[in-house]
Amino acid sequence: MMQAVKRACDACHRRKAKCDGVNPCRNCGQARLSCTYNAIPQKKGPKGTRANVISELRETQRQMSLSAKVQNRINGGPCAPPNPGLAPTPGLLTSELIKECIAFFFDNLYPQLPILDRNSVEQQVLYMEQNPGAYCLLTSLCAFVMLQPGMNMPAGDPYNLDLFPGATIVSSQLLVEEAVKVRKGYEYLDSVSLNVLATNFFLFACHYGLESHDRAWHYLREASTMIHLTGMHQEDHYMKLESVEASRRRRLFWLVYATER
DNA sequence: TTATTCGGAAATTAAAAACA
DNA sequence: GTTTTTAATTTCCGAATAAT
Repeated sequence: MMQAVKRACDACHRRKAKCDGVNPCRNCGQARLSCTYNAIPQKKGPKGTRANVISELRETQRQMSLSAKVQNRINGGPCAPPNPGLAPTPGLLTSELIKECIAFFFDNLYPQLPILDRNSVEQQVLYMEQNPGAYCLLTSLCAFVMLQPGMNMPAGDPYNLDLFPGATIVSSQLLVEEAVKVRKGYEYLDSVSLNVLATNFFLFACHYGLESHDRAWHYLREASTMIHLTGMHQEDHYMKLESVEASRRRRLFWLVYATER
């Protein structure tokens, strides 16, 4: 940009036009206006105590974090969601939390639940903000992992929540609520993917672990119904799939089937 | 085609915070 | 004390719109 003049005349200021700063200026001359410099400039810079937009944003983000929500709930504080819509809550599912939960799942739980592919899950982390299916899967997966014995609050928790024995359970509850909320915001029944079925299974397992048996069976039955509607109980369903996807679906089918019995 | 308007990017400035 | 960070304000580019 060309060097700005120290002060634009009143008319140029009003017209948002470049002023040459002399009196009369070129614009006023051309427009046959009287060129004045009467406006009193405002004082620039922060007012009073340092204005703190960034600090407010930081505080808001901090309050959005899972640890802060857990702390609030443990203290019996207000837990009205600051984001009442059905969009993902910004800052709730941190990359640190996801990383630790994925690692825990594949290190400890995968042998019993070989329904996910690690590469695929890690890929989905990259675009979960744009893809509600991926977001719900990761949220419910984290909720499930947080309920497991041996799993602790994620690193970077500023509230020392490890000292509260129930913190992981509260975290799991909050994550389940988040997954269910975001799910309401999109038509997950339109395309019954592996993500959708796995999300159902994790929601089932979380509710079961949280002693909410009716809801748990609801999610399992829903998964079972989706499996039947998509024909996953018939062998030819797997013909048109590539082998990795087919084997994951087969395992998921048998897992849901066996759990229901 | 020319003139005018105006959204908003970039520059400028100054107060507060951080640092030595 | 000086430097850095932050935010309020100003200038004016350039796209959209209106007038001729």
